[in-house]
Amino acid sequence: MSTEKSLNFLEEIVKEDVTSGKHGGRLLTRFPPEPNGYLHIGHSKSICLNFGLAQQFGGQTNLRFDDTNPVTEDTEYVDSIMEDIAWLGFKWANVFYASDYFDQLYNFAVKLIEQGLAYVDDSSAEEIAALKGTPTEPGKDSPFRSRSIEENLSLFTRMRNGEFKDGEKVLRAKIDMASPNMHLRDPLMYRIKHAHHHRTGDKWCIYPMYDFAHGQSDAIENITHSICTLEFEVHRPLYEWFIKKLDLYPSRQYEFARLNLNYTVMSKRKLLQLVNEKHVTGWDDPRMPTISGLRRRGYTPESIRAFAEKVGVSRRDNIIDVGLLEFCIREDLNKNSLRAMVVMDPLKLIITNYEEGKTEILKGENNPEDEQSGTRDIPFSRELFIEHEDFKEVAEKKYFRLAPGLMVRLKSAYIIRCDSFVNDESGNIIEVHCTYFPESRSGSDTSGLQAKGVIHWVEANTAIPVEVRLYDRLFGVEDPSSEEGDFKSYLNPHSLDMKSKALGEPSLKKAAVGDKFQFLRKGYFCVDRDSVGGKLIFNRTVPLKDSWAKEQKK
RNA sequence: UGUCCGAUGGUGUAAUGGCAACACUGCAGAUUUUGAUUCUGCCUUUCCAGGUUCGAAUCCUGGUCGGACAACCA
Repeated sequence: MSTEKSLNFLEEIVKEDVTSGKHGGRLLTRFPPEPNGYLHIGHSKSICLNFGLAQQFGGQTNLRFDDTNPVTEDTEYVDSIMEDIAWLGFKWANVFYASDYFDQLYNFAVKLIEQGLAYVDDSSAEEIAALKGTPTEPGKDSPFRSRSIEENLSLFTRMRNGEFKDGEKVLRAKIDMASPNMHLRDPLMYRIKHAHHHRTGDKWCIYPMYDFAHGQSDAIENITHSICTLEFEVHRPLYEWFIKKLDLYPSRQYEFARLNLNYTVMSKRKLLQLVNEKHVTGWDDPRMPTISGLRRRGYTPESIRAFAEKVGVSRRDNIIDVGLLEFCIREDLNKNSLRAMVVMDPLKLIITNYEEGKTEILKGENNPEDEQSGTRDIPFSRELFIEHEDFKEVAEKKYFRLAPGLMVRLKSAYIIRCDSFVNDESGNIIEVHCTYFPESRSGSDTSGLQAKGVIHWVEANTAIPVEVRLYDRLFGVEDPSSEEGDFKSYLNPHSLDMKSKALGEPSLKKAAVGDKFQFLRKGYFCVDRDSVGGKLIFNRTVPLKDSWAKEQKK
């Protein structure tokens, strides 16, 4: 209806708050990852949302590491997270850590104890769970719930001083064991962990729980809009309870539906398993849905941002078709990548009427979508290699590639006609013989001939050997997590297909790690960092759409 | 037999009481020295039942279905 782009529900809330001057017109969001794994495509939605919203409405965004659990967290993850966010193109106003607030958080806890709103519980984890009730049954009070303020204060101090072992005591908020909201049934605030923290070292042996750290961290930073995923919705009453009892800045939490992609998994726990059990080569394996994996695969920040924009924001569960992600990267790379020719499965082709020993230099368009991109030199001679699948002994209907008697155009070169082919002892085709038409040279074609098909090729003497890694979806089913049994049993055994005998045109020699190309008729590829010792290795980012392959499947 | 949240084409997302639309996918065609790109057309949609209203995808009631919540994880 309207020509204006409609706003998603978060944009509407923020716009309303900013224009009404709710926080003095101020807007501050935050992105709060836990440094216990690498960021994935789902996080990129959250990143684009938090940073994008701030950008759009004149605010800022803090990066805050939610590092309240020293046993799972590591600086390796901190570094990768910062790298990924910067790579995506976003700038944070500040980098903070929840651990920056450990002293304040401790004082908040003391304050609640003094108000009679928190107590030290000697129960074991099992005992606490047993008294917690279930979502449909109320819980029961802990026998330690009515300790005096003085005793709680003393015990909590002793917890901090390291007088107790892990698990011996916890600090709990005193709220309501019968609350229909499980999170309000005297939630844990602090637990004892004699563990080394990646930032605070051995200063602490008690660490705040997420619920006791997150909301207050937002409040300490004066975050105006605390945006997170739907599973934290039931935490919001607790978040607000702490803010109210501690009289802190009233940050408000808003929840949106997390991104799900089909044919992959998105939980850090599962991704970590794939890494640890070597189903992939690492967090940045090009098949991983991690940001570092997508980067190595050849995805651009622009394409991921476009994807985040296209999937939209709402509060209902969703599973996005990975085809949309592929559309976004094709759209970007079609406009922006240089073209080159690479033959994956080489088949020798001899042009019998072409002078032996002669080489001529032809011109190839670098990018037909970009007039400024110019041309490159491509050598041509009597001996070439073409794609094995571009030749057939017997042409079927609608087939317009090479077959005896058929003509095709060699891209950027001449039209040729296939005259014969050579088999080896076992019947494999090892050579194709053709005649070329000298007047059909690309750009100055006066032959009047018409070839329906166009195929790519490389010149035999100048082609460079390259390795090409063809990737397919990591899993064979749309939603591995919802299938019976172990999700790993649904891994796609063909998710990586190595073409180690591929040949590339000589212009590729100067390609550097990360450079992106469209290999004509094949797909988009980028140079992998494994390229060493002069041999180039290319990752296939995504294949070109292939309506011929589709036709053949029918 | 709890609380909270949600339900619009195959997948997502709009429409904010007034003609259900956009993108992706799929199908058909045109163009093409990439069976790519581009362009054109087409298929397909408001969970159900009541109610309010001149008028309901939208508001109300009741159902149905789906999701979240019972870690000393975040």
